[in-house]
Amino acid sequence: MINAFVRKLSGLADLAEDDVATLIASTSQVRQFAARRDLIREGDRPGPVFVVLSGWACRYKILPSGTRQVTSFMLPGDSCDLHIGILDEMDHSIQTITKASIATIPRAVMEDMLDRSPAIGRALYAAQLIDEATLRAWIVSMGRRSSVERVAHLMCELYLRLQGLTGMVSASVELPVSQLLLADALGMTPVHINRVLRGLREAGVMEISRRSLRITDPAGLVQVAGFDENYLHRRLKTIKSIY
Amino acid sequence: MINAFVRKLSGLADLAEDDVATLIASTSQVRQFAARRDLIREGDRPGPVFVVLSGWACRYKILPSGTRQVTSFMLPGDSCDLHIGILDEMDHSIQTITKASIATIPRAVMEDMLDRSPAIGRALYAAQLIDEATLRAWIVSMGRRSSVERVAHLMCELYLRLQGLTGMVSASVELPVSQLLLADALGMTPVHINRVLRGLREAGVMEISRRSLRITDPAGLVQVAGFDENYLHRRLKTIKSIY
DNA sequence: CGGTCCGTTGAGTTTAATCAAGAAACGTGG
DNA sequence: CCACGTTTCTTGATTAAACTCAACGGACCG
Repeated sequence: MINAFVRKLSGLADLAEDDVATLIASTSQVRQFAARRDLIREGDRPGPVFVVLSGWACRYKILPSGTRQVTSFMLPGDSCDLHIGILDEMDHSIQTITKASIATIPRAVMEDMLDRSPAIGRALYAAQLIDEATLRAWIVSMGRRSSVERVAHLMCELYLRLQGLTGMVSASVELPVSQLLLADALGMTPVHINRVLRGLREAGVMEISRRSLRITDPAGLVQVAGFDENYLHRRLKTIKSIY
Repeated sequence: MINAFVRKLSGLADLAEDDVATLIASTSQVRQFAARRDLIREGDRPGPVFVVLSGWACRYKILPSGTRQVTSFMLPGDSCDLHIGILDEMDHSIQTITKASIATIPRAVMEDMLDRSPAIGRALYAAQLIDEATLRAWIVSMGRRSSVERVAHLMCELYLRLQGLTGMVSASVELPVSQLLLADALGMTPVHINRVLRGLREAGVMEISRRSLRITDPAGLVQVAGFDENYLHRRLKTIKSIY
C-alpha cells in the first residue's frame, strides 16, 4: 500500500516501480502510538529510522530549568535522519503529538536500500536538505522575527507542508497543536501565544479554533510573516528536474 | 599536505591511507579570500562543495527588514552539505569572516569519493549529523535561553570546537568575531551583547578582548550556559568506535 | 593623520514574561 | 449520557528583559 512516505519521496526523485516496492516493503513494520508518547529519548542509543505514516510528532529538548524547546514538527511522510545510526547517542527526544502510526526501518535495511537504489538515496538526501533548510529558517525566526511574525511564519510553513501532503488547496487545515505546544516550538510563553493569536484573529488574517487553522487573508499572512515563498516552495517543485 | 579537513574527518572514522590521499587530492583546489567575501549567495545555483581550510566563515540570511541572522559558524575543517548539489537554489549565503583559504570540491568528484570509500562517506555523514545537532542546539538557545546564557553557550561551543581543532587546552583562544557578528549570530543587538559581555567579564567568568576569548572560570561558564557537555563531546569521541 | 568601523555607556521605550484567576473544552469512568 | 477532573484557553495587572536612540572614545587601516 502506498503511504505518505512513498508519496513524499516520489515527489523528490524519479522512483522506479522497484524503488516504490522496496520502500513499501521497508515500511511495513508499523506500530500505533497514542498521543504524547516518546518514540526515543535524549541519551538513548539510536535505533531504527522512524517514519511517520499518519499523525504528528515532534523533536524536542528539555532544559535543566525544565522548559522545553521543540525543534521540529514531523508530519506524515517525514522521517528522522537516515544515518542516525552513526551517532552513539540521541541528542534530542522524539514524541508523538497526536496518535500516530510509525514505521521503523532497521538500520541494515536502510543501508541496503541506499546501496541498491541511487534514486531512493537522492530522494532521502533531498528530504534531509529540506529539513536542514527548515532548521535554519527556524533559527532565523527565533533570532530576528517578532512574536507575531514568528507565529505567522510557522503557520505559513505548516500550512504549505500540509497542503503538499494532501494536495488540496483550502483555506483551512487541521492543526492538532495546542497553544502550549506552539509556545514550546516558538520559544514563547503560552500566554503570549494566546495574545498573538487573538491579534491575528482580530486583524482578520487567520484563526485557530478547535484544532484547525483557517487562513482568512493569505496575502496578509505572508506579509506579516515576511515569508519567503522560495524557501520550501521552489525546492519542492524542481528537485526532480535536475537529474 | 594534511589539512584541517582531513584531520577532522580522520577523527570521525577510520580512514585508510588511500582515503587520506583521496581527500588531500580532492582539496588541492584552493582559493584565498579576503574577510567578508561571499562564497555563494542565497538564490544562487549551488556549485561545488566548499571546505574551509583556514580562517572562519559563516552561513547567514538577510531578512526583508535588512537585519541579518547568522545560522552557523564554519571553522577550519568544516564544509557545506555534501549533497548540496541536489537542490536547485541556495537558501542561504556563505561569507568569510576572516581571510580564509577555501577548497572547492566539484560535485562529480564528491560523488565519486562517496561511491568509492565507505569510510569517507561515514565520516562526512557524521560531520553532517553533528552540524544538524548544532543547528538544533542553536534553536534551543534562541528559544529558551536568556541572553547571558545564550552568549555563554555559544562561547562554550566555539571554545570546544576550537580546542578540538588545535588539540590544545588553554584558557584563551583566538576568536575573530566582532560584537556585531555575535549579535547577528545570537539574535540580539550589538548594544546588548556588549552589556552581557561586560556582565560576564565583571563576574570573572570570561572576557573577550582584542579578538581573543579568555575563560577565567570554566566551571562557572558551563554553569551559566547550562551547557550540556554531551552535545558536542561524546559524539566527537566515540563515533569511531561504533564501526 | 584622517576616516571608518568597533566598542562602550546612559536614558527612555517596547516587548514579552510572570503572576493570578476564572471560563471553556475535553476525556473518562460510572 | 452525565458528572467530574484535567487540561487548555483567555484575560488583566505587573514586572523584567531587551531594544532603540544617541553620543563619544578608541582602535585599526590605508
